[in-house]
Amino acid sequence: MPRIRHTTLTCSPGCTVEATLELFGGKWKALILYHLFEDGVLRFSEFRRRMPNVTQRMLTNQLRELEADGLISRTVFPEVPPRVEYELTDLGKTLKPVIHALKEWGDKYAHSLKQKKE
Amino acid sequence: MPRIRHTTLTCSPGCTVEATLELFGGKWKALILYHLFEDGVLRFSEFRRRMPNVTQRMLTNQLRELEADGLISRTVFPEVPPRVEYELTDLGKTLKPVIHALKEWGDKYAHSLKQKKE
DNA sequence: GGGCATGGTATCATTCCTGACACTATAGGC
DNA sequence: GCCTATAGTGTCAGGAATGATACCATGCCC
Repeated sequence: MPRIRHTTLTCSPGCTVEATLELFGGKWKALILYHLFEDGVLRFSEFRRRMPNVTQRMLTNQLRELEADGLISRTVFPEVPPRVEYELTDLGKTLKPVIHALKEWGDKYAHSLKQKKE
Repeated sequence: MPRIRHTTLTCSPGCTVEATLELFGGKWKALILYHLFEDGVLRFSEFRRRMPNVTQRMLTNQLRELEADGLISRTVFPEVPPRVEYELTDLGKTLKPVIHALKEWGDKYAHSLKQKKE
């Protein structure tokens, strides 16, 4: 995934494609967004249950980056044990058609992909 | 981008999202596809003109991977100087709504993204 | 016979991403 | 006093992704 920050959008006429992709090019970001679209609000531990293969550190990282990009909000409740809720911002919600398109395609065509070599 | 091959699709219920993303998670793949949707058929040198920031090696790599995934076709004409044409396969063409969604979103919202720190 | 154009390869270095693992604070319950 | 749960953080290391640079073959044109 694209882990590069295009600071200018002049690289190419279609560059906004890349700009968009950078937002959730992180390894698990699209999945995080997808689950938020499904469930609305999720706690850290709920993400962990839904994505058992992601390490705690990665999950934190990806959530923080999404938050920094203004796509999700993070609300800490001053309780013990701590509770933190994540939810889409208004900007984040606008990504719905994009994530939806990704999932639609995957559901339809993922099986028809050529087998990758191990 | 996600540069990881999920070989199984069991990582999560929404995993096809990630599976789709892996196809064009490469740094320039979405841009390549975008240009192919715009122009239909493109030669290697035409890609280079449209994406001047991409090194020759990267461009070759990304094209080869898209080809290996069955999304684009590569036709070599036995001429001198050589001519090679790239074009979307039928499978590649099904990605149109996805790329389109990415570009739509980018055009609308890229400007509203928080400024990245350098 | 030198230079040009095309579509690449090969090699090397570096940077970045990701994972593994250990560790933390707090309050409640036993 | 010890254990539990939650939501993390810190450090380290390995590997993958990317970039820079140089190089190649062929036929045409001058």
